[in-house]
Parts: sequence; C-alpha cells; structure tokens
Amino acid sequence: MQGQDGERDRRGARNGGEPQAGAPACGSSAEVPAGAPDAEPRRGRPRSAAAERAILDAVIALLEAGEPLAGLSIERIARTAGVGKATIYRRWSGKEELFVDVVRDMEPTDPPLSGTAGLADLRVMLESLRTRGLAQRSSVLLVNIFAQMKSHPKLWEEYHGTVIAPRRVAMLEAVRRAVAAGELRDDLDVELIDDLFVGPMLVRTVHRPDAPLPDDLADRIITALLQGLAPAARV
Amino acid sequence: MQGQDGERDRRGARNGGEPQAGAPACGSSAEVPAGAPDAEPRRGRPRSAAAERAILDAVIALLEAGEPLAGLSIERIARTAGVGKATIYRRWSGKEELFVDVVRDMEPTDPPLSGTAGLADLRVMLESLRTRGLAQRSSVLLVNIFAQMKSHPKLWEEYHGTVIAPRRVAMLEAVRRAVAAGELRDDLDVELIDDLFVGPMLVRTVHRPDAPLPDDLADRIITALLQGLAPAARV
Amino acid sequence: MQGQDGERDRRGARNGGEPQAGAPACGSSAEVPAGAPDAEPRRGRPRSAAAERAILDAVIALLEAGEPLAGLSIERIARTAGVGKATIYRRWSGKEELFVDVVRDMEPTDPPLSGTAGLADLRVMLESLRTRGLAQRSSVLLVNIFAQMKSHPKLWEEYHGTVIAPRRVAMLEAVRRAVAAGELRDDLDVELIDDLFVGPMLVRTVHRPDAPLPDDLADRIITALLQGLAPAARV
Amino acid sequence: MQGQDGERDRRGARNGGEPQAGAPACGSSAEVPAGAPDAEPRRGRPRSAAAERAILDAVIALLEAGEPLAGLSIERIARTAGVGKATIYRRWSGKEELFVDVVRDMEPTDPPLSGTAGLADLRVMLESLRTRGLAQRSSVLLVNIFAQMKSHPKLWEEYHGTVIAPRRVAMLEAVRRAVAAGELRDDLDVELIDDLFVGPMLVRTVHRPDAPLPDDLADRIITALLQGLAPAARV
DNA sequence: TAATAATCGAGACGGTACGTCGCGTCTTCTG
DNA sequence: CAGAAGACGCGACGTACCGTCTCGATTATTA
Repeated sequence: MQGQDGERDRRGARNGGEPQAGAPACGSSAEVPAGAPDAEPRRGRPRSAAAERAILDAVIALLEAGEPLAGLSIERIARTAGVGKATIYRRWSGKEELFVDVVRDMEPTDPPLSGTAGLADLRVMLESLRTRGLAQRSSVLLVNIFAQMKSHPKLWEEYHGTVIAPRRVAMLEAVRRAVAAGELRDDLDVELIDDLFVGPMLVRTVHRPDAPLPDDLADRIITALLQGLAPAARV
Repeated sequence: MQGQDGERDRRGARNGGEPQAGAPACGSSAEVPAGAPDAEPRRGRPRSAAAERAILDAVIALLEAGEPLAGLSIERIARTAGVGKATIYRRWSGKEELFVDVVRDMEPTDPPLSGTAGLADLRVMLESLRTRGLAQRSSVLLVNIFAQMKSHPKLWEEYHGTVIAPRRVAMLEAVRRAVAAGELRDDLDVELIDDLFVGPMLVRTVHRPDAPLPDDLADRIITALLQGLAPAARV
Repeated sequence: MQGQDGERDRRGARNGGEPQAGAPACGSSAEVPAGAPDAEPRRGRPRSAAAERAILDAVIALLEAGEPLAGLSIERIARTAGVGKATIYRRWSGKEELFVDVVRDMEPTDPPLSGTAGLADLRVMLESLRTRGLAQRSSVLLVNIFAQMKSHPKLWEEYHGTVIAPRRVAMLEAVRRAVAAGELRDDLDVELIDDLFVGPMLVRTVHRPDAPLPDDLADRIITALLQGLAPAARV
Repeated sequence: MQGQDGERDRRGARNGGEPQAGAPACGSSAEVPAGAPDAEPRRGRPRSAAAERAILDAVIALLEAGEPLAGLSIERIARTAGVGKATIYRRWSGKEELFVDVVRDMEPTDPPLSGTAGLADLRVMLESLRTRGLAQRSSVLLVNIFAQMKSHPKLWEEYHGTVIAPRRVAMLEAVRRAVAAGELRDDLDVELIDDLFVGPMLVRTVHRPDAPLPDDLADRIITALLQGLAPAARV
C-alpha cells in the first residue's frame, strides 16, 4: 500500500557501513569504502551489525540443535536471536533469502587457488568438490539448507549464479588449458569433457549421499577417463 | 505417529508395490481387496474413489496453474477438490505423503524394457534418462514437485527407494553384463564405471537445467568414455 | 482479497443454534426454532456457546481486575479466555463490536415496568436513571466501557439506537400522557418538557460523576419543575 | 513516568493561554524566547516553534481529512509534519497530551464576557453553550476530539478542570446573583437550579447531536423554568 | 426393514506463524 | 544542544493453515 519496500537490503549491504566500533566484526576481508565513492550518505541510525550476526548465529544454532529447518519460523529465529521480527524483515524479505546468507556465511570461503595450466587444476578442483561433499554430508545443517534451497527456485538460482556457475567457468577454463596443452583430446566438446569429469563426482556427493568418497576418488576418475573404458583393444 | 490413528491408510500400504497399471478405475465401483482374502470386511460406508481422484486432480491442477507448491495448503487443496479436509487426512497423514502419491500418479509408469546383455542396455538407460530429463524440464509441475521432494528427507528417501534405487540396480547389472561380455574393461570398480556413465547425463538433466540435451548425447558420452580422453589415442 | 467476510455474525446469532447438549447453556429464555421456519440449516460444526461465554467472561474479568480497557488486546482476551483469536473474530469484527456485547451482557436487563398513565411514570424513569447512574459510577468497568464506546462513533450510535433511544421514546410517551391527563401544561413542546426533566438528572449522572445523587433527587427535580423557579410573584 | 525524563515540557507550561496568533514563521531562523526573560538560559539550540506548529497543524489537517483519530499515530503525525518522532516526544509525553493541546489550540478562546448581575448572565451563558454546540457539531474535528478525550480519563479530567469547571463556577455565581436579586426562588439548592438550567441545553448539544438548536432555545428554557410546568398556572 | 457404522461436505475449534504497523527509545549525522 | 532520519526490541494487528473435532446427511453391510 504505502511502504512496499522501504529500501530493503537483502545482503551486499553488509558492507554498507563498515563495522562501527563495538560491533563484533564478523567477516575477515577488510573492504575499503573507497570503492563506492559517491554513494548517498545513508541517513538515520545505521543498521546494527551485532543484530545481523545474532540473527545468523541464531539460525545456525537452531539448525545445529537438530531443528528440521522447515521448523524454523522467523518468529522463533527472532526470539532466539533476541531481536525484533522487523529487524529481520528489514534485511531479508523472507526466510529463504535469509537462508542464502546463512549458507554464504558458512561457505568454506573459497576454492583453493589454481595454477595456470593443465590437468593438475582439474584434479585440484575435483578434489575440492570431494572435500566439500564430505563436509556437507557431515553437517546436518548443510544437508538441510541445501535441500531447502533447491526447493525454492529463485533461491537456488541465486546460489547457483553466485557460487556454482563461477566454479564451472573456472573448470571449463582449466579444461581448455588442458586441451591446449595437449593433455586432453581436442576433438571433443569442452562442455562434454567438463561434464565427464564433474559428473561422476557430483553423482557421489549429491545424489548418493551414502556413497563412499575415498581419498583417491579424484585420481581414479581422472585415470579412468584418460584411459577410456574400452578393454584390451586399447593395449 | 501423532495420536489415535483411526485406521489410516497412507496409500502404498494399500497397493503394496505392484504397479497399479493405469489408474485403478476411478468410477464408483467398490473394489474388493481380492488380493487379501481373509481381511476383515471393512464395515460402514466405503471410501469414495471419486473423492480420491478429485484430490489428486486438484493438486495437479493447482500445480499446473503455476502454484509454487510451497503455497499449496491442505485447505486449498480440499477447497479446490470440493472435499472436506478430513477426507484428505483420512487417506494421507500430511502434505508430503500426498505429494508422493501425486508423483507416483504421474510417473511415466516404467522405464523401457531392457535386453539381456551388454552395452546396448546402458545406452537405452542413458537415453531414457535424457528423455525423462526433457519431459521433466518441460513440466513446471515436475520441476516443482521434485524440488519439494528433495527438501523433505523422508519423502525423498521413499521416492529414492521406490524409483531411483531400482534403476541404479538395473544399471549396475547392465554394467556387469558389459564387463562380462568383454565390452568394458574388467579392472575397474563397477560402481565407478556406473558413475562415469550416469554422472555426465545427470549433470545436464539435473544440475544445469538450461544445458542442451541433444539427441546424440548418450552416444557421445559412451563413445568418449570408451575411447578415453587421452590425446595419444589420436596419433 | 478472497475471504473478506465469511458470514460473520456480530451478535443476534447467539440464538442461531440453541444450546447443544453439553454446552453450559447461559441464557434463560428457551426459544423455539419454530419461530424461524425457512432458515437455511447452517451446515458444519455449530459455534460453541461455551467459547462465546468464555470470551465475554474474559473481558469482564480483565476489566474487573482493573485493566484500563485501552490495554485490552484481542490477543490477551483470547489468551485469558483460552480461545483462539479466530474464534473471536468469527463472532465480532473487532474490539469495539465485542465491547458492545459485553455492555449488553451486563445491562441491568431492563427498566422497571411502567404504568399506563401520568407523571408517576416520569418519576419512575427518572429514578431508574439515577439508580443506573449510581451503579455505573460504582463500577470501574462500566465507567471505562462507556467512555470507550463514546469514543467510537459507530459503536455509540448502535448503543444509542438499541438502548438509549427506546427509553427516550418511552419517556416522551409518558410526557404526552401526563399532558393529556392535565398533569402538565399543554402549551409547551413535549420534547422541550422531556429535556427539562431528563437534562438535570443527566448532568449529574454523566457530566459530573462526583455530584451527589441523593435519594430524593428525582422528586426534587419534578417538584421544582412543576412549581417553577420564579419567586414570590407566583404565590 | 516511564523512564528518564530528559526535561520534558508537556505544553501549557510554555505559553499558558495566550494564543500565538498565526504561525510564528515557519522558516529556519531560531527565534529567541524573548517573552520569558528571566528563565534559566536553556543552553544549546532552542526548540523550533516552527516544528511545534507543524505538529499541531499536522494533527488538525489529518483530522480534517476525516481520519478517525483513533487512527492517528505518532508516526503518522511526525511523517505528515515532516518532523522526527523525538521532536514530538520532546514536547508531549504521548498522543493524549498532544491532543489536549490541539483542543486548547482551537478553543473559541473564551466565553463571552458576563455582566455583573442576574438572570441575564444566565441567558448569555446558556446561549454561549448553544453556539458552542452548533460549532462543535459542524466540525468533524471537534466531535472526534471530544469523543477521544472522554475516553481517556486523565485527559478528560484535565480538560474538565481547565475548561468546564470554571464555566460551572461562573454559572453558579450567576445563579446566586439571580437569587439574591430576587429573580429566582430562594428556597432551592443553587446547584439544583444550575442543573435545571444547564441540563436541558446539555442534553441537546451533547446527548442528541441531531436535535435542533433553535435560536430561541435559551429563552424557551428559561421561560418554561420560570413559569413552571404545572397547568394550574395557566388558569 | 431396520440398525449399525464408517463415510461425506462443511466448518468451528485451540494453536502457531505470518508480515505489517505502531510504540517509545536509541543512535547516527547535520545545522 | 535540537533537528530529521531511521534502526531497535517489543507487542498487537487481522489472516491463513495446521490437524482435530463436531455436525447432519449419505451409503454400505449386518441383523
């Protein structure tokens, strides 16, 4: 009617006004406000970074306490965080948007750095995927939150766009480098190659949560792919 | 579960496992459980099969109308179906159980028949997966219902057990046949081989809903896998 | 949006479905359903008379406990009555409508019966007004609830129409009878006469809540009015 | 009352009664409270009279726009006035106190001057009451604000004490003068006489807002009261 | 033919949560 | 210091559903 959206943030504004003295300062990377030179001054009392952390922590705490996540209500989160509901709605437009940030908040930060050329990077990435899978399945939290996200198309798309897609781009790049370096055949669609590498790992980490993820899984996949599955004929 | 279960059905217990080929007659005729000869006669007015269909149809109609599924409430379903809420709760213990049946109700019924030996079956199955993927992404309904299912562990497990697992078993069997027939190397873990085949297809159908699913995708995957990705082969 | 008013009652329907066995049966007069011959059957579970009483009693209890009435929230009333909020909203569209019924519920039922002719009835009515005033000012409850009502125009109008206006009509009738019987001058507007009688009493009961209301007040007013205020000249 | 009262004003102590004719310049210039010469210096930026007027005007504007007054929130008033909420709370401790000042702000300032002796003054006062009644009922604003005040005991008491009571005192004085001058009987309680005069007028202006208030109403009341209602007089 | 019993649509029931609004206080920056 | 702005914890608003519980009215089977 009249409000509809009073300048809602929905993440990204966490940087808005660098942690004012007294706030617990959660992140690690220090972002210089110089990056946004001509932004409007943002009048009024600034949002409390403490409240923000309290909210995220409340969600995490509840999930770790074994809550089924579908059982998390904004009301309960607010109560647990010792925060008004409005303080949540001021930042996120709903449960799902909040959950994205919770996930972002606990992301293993970043994939390992990659070299400049070759198959080695592919192995690193595959291995990272495996590790991630192990971590994820060990945490009730992540299992649930991922499931929840997948059930919300918009949510998933956002997560996909910000987290998954970049990884895929990096992966494709590595494949191209490997092809260029003569480590892989050059008569195949790079996208197909990419899928051949990633697919098997994904099947195990995502689709069969009970499947083993042995230490040498990445190696075994790569070796098998390079050798091919055809029998003696190849010898 | 939650109180006094007044002889609840829950579907599935009704028809155990055998695929009730086609809908079991949606008219009004009362079907005698001839399969269970000496069951107690079930006195009183029998449940209306019409009501049952109306409920399932209501869910499907709502989903097809673009409802986000999370937005489906028992109340709305009942209202849409022109049915009392109790009539739903008499059959299913909750939304999720109902959804399982809805999915069951629209499953493409069965995977294509499989031959008796070899790599050919693998190709058939892969192709079936692809087709299924095409169908699924063309239907808002299936996309949603799958997402929802994944977000509900119990649901997903049931679906997995009834639908996915059997397929995987069949797949593994085919792999073993292929190995035995000398069509595939015999020095690799069959599970790994299976993942190498299924993974790439799954990546495209499930994880990248925008990815193309060309007609020859199954072939290309199989060929690439057999040949191997090492460039030497080309020399 | 879609509901807006699902057949709300707002009093009067209390009779709707005579107290079903087991309900505490609050009223006293037994109403025969034969009076409403062709009413629609009112399907579904009937409203609980017990809940209704619990709500009214909760309001009364809270008010008697010294609550400032402005401090009564639907939420609190529901909690006190052990009732869902919806159960209140199903019957009344808001706090004010509820309050009207609370007042109705505690009305001293009815003014005393009136004879058929004369000044005597006027005296009876005036005396009733005085008594009512005494009762009202002795009850924190009534003081508050009246104040609240006056602050809600629509409310007050309803109360005025159902309770006050009829009294005034009766009063006017009595005045006319008195005039016809030669007890009062016949060259004055009856409305004016009525105001001359009622006004002084009202000033004391309503406008000056601290003013004394001696036993003989009605008599003194009547006597003074009949005699006139002019001094010796009249003798 | 509710915490640490940081030198709150509450209006009325500031300008007592004198009407600050017109709005005292709504610009930005800080006006020195030259009117109160020897008050403590009040360091820092002085309160803006412009803000004060803006607030009062906002309330009046909203009321004139047909707002139900119960629907007036401090937030809305502040928004309408283009003022911070704190600026309101710095002056008044709550909605009601503000409303008192709004009423004071629009009082017809003063009752008409009264002579020194007799029944004539009574007539003047009664006539003033009538005029006031006409004005009040012509203004949605006054109707509402009065209703609201009556519903708030503390408010009403304040208004009563400052506005109503003095009038009654003056009235009683006039009655005494009339009795002393032999214009009225001397064997009656002056309070009763007062009520006999005021009551009928009050009934019409306050209790029956639809009742006519003809020009000669005061006269007719006085005449009837003096003559008395007994028919014998007529013979 | 009647009695018994489970079903049906409808809707009320005590609850929980929704997302919004207002309260009165606080915290920032600008004059 | 006072000003606008707006975030804060809190609590109530009126609505939607939850899963259960009556209602009167159907339909079957059993006596």
